[in-house]
Amino acid sequence: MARDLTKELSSVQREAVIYTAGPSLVIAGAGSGKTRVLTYKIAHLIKSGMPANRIMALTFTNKAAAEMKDRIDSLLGYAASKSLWMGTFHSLFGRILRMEAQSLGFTSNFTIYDTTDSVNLVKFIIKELDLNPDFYKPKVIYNRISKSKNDLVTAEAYAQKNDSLIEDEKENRPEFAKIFKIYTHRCRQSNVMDFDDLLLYANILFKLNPAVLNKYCDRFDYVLVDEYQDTNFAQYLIVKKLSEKHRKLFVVGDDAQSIYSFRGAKIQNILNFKNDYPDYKLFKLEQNYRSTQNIVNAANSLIKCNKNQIPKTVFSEKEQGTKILIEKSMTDTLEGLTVSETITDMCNNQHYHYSDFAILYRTNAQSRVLEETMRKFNIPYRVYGGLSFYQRKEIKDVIAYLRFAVNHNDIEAFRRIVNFPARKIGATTVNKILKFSNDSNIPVWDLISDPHNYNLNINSGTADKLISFANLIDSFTPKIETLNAYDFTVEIVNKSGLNTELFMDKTPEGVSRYENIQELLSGVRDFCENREKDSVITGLSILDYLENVSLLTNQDIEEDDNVERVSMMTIHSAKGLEFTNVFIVGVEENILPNSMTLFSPDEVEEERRLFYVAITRAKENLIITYSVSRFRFGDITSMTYSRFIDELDPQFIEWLEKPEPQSQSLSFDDELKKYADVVYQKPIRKIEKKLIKQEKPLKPKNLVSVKEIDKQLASAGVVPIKLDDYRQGIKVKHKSFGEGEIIELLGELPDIKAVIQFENEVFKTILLKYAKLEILQ
DNA sequence: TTATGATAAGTTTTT
DNA sequence: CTTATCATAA
Repeated sequence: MARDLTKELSSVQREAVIYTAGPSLVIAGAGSGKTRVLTYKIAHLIKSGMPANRIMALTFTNKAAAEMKDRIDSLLGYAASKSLWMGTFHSLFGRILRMEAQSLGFTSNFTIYDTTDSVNLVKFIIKELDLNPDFYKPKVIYNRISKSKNDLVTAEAYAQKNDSLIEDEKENRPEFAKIFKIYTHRCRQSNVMDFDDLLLYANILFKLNPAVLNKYCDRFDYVLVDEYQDTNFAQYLIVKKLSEKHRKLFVVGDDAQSIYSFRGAKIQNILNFKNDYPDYKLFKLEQNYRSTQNIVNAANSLIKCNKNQIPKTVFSEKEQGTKILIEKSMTDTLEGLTVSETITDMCNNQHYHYSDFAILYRTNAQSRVLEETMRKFNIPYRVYGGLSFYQRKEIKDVIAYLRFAVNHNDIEAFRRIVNFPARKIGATTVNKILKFSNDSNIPVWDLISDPHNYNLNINSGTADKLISFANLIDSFTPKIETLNAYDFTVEIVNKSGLNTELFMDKTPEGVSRYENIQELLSGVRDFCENREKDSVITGLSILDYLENVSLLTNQDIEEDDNVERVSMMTIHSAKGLEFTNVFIVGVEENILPNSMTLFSPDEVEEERRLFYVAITRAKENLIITYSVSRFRFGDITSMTYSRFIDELDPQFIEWLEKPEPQSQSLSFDDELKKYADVVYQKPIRKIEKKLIKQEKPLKPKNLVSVKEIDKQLASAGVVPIKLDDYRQGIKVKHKSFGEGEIIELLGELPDIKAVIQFENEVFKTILLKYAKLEILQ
């Protein structure tokens, strides 16, 4: 390959690529060729003789890693790209942790909890401790645990931190430290790590085990980090330690695009790079090769309003371009219609294709209205993110079977599948088992595979059901070694009854679930084929697959048809991407900036950066829309356009409809009257629904509840009715069926049924232990 | 034990 | 509007 790679770069880019003497920081403005620099840097290293497998390149998404691999592939060929250690922090250190699991008290087949699993576990612990759900909200508690771990504060360390404990006391959650501790303990018992553990334990490993750290320092000659502004403390420290010895560190980032502080990202990591590496070399990529001057200048005028930033001047040498359009709508639906109309128009009358457009929004919930309007206009679209494929119930169920077969201690997987498909092992039984296991420290697996051996207080029929469930799972386990991931998954889907369960369900949802399973299977097959092609043997096929699938993100699924589509996604998922024409919709106060951030100036700054990221995705045309009313929480809410719009320098923007100054605008009601036909459609439908509801026969509410009767009887000194108080011939009163007479009693205690003749010759057979009857004598 | 329907509660961004 | 939780009937 005689091609001189450095000739394909600008001079600053080239300098950054060829400088390999020590740590370097590249501040890369939006659209300045950041990915290009990274890939050429890696290519340059390999070409100068560094073995590819001694280079570690860390990214934040699998997609970014795959894309870079592709580019290196085309520069240097497949052999080089495939042996690179390139991937997300989570996947690369997950791989290392699997190899070093023993020294941390885990086994190498540990499984990974996703956020749902983690929150469920927290929820369970809160219930167990019987804490007030008003102060202990599972999501909030989980977020706190997660944040803590990202700051490398373990449960033990937390319990020593007085300021945190005092804060918890003030916030009415004094038991937080305890929950944190139990959570950590349970994960350990389950041989499970959550997302944050992958980073936390990597740090613990390096701290406790200098020899291991040394091994990996020697193992990698060069460490590169993409999106450095998004690293959290745990990631920052991993990078620091790993590069301590050789000091060959290359980080790329843009402080103006730091949008993940909610996940623990510390913008300081990039701002303080000069303190950690005083001998560092700084490269500033300031030329934007993506967008027109208008777009770049408007973005600059916005970001100037932030206090915290590294000064830089991003500029564009492309044409001036069209001004940024600001478009107002009366309702969210009209906003969607305008966007659809504009797209159709630009496709018909200009040279654009559907794939030249992206619609960006702040929250996933905004996509629904837009989808509806796209469909009305027959515009093909693709929604990225949202409820990802791998978050769907049926998919999570299959994965849970895989997990439980691989790791018999994975309790959240167990809870998910033990009674799906239904095996008549209900919540009561499961809770008994979990409680017994937690109290006695005997693994759940031991209990379910030999329940007779323990005093579980369950009947023998249930015990047998547990045994057959355990046997089912156990029949899969030996096949981990002999079958590849695809055959293994097929086996599980068939033998577990999942396939039949979903196949029998002919409702539209059922059919789609069945299809999803088939899609998952074909995904597994692809994975196996690629794996064989690469002949990468890192472990057993199914273990590799599980690890891979646990760390997948919603952007990692490729749609393989070649239909040109409009892309729809949140601004967060749009980071790193570019589109010819971009719509940013719902640019309103309380959405962008989001209402959750308004009390913290730092968070508002982050929202501003988010808007900056959105703007800089556009190459040619940028259209910002907002609506003065929006359907939220099932009601119409009045909205005002975002403060950020006023921060854009007016010379780069054009209002499609000049706004009245916000304070003096028409009253909301007046505005609505003009658009009454459109806006009032929904409420009218709502009122109709209510009317229909009321026509339904009302439940006989005047009947006193059974509990109330019991109470009254008890206070009158009457002994509560027992099952054997029922006799043939006595008169009873049923809540819905009215008065009747017991004709016959069937069955044995406690499952006694009574045949009762009600008024109008109606006969019913009723299970007495459930149907609470009033005895009339 | 399980399925169903009614009611209450909650919506930021994601590895 | 959606989703989770609760109560009730079978």
